[in-house]
Amino acid sequence: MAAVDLATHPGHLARRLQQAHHLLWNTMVSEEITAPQFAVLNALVAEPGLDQRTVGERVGLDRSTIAEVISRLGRRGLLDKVRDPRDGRRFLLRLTDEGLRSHRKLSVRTARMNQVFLTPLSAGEQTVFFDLIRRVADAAEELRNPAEGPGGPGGGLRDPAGPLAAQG
Amino acid sequence: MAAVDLATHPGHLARRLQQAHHLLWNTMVSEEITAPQFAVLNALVAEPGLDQRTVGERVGLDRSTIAEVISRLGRRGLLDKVRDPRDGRRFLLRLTDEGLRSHRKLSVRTARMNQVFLTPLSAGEQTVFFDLIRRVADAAEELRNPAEGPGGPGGGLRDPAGPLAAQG
DNA sequence: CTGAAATGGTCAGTGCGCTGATTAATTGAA
DNA sequence: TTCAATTAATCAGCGCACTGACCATTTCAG
Repeated sequence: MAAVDLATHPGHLARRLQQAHHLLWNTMVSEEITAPQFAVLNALVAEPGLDQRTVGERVGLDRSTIAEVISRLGRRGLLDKVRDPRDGRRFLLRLTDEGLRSHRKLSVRTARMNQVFLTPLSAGEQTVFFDLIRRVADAAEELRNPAEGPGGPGGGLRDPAGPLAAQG
Repeated sequence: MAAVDLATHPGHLARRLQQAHHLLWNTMVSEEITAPQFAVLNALVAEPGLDQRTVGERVGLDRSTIAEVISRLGRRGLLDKVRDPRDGRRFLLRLTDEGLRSHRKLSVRTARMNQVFLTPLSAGEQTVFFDLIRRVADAAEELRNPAEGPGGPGGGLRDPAGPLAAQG
């Protein structure tokens, strides 16, 4: 019996964490607007007139997924898409009045929800919680997306004989 | 500009963490077998002959999702489904030889991947990482699934005027 | 024994999330 | 200036994940 305890698998914990969040979101924030949709609204409040791809970058979604999310928000009348007159490939995105109202309302609820979600942790633990998750996620992203480190180009983790490649 | 910094939103961090994990999984473990599929294989190694619903409980997936995952694993010949002769509603699940081989191979790679994934954290931080995530996820699950606490039935967080309900 | 409730599974519908191929527009080098 | 490379968006295909409705079987109360 070579089975493993999933409770020691970070991937499994990450999935459970997201499920738990999704549950609480549906209960405390909205059953209509999802968390990724709210992230898009939020990005467009911060920077109106962004194009699709950039919004995706801001909220961490790839081009296909962001297209679907935006199309849903458009169908619900929360944002407008207009062709960029200076670059016919782009669509410029902007919240409608209803989109803005929606964002305001959801912001309040989201803040409340985050408080409840983090209730089991002390203030100090919450800080650590954010820090640890962010560090792990950042590191894994850089494995794929090697940034220019202090060692100049090629200083990332792109070692071709490194820990990647699944030929075990 | 009432926009919020997503980096302080646990839900957003949870999603990023899972994305990062997915990326590393594809690179270091398998592009064929997904992490949830591996979790199912693992559950059946630990307890052969489980039924579908119980497997879902073990790995944290609902009835619908577990049905699809199992159907895929069945199509690939990694497990068998047979009707429980003692209860015609159940299917009993059991790994095939190929399923067992697959699980053995993926176990090794998964262990390697977890190590890489957690590289940015010290040993002590890894313990804290697990602990904090588990506590947050457990607490959120109990909001929905109130367990019998030390205070007897009804001692959960089911307060009808409590922090839930999104009527903001 | 019989009919209602509980239980295990399936199906339809919605939404997130990724890759790879394709299309249309722009940019830039020969 | 013209054609190749790049870029923004779309589409097809796969897979996870949830809810709510539905069906078959089992269980249990009367």
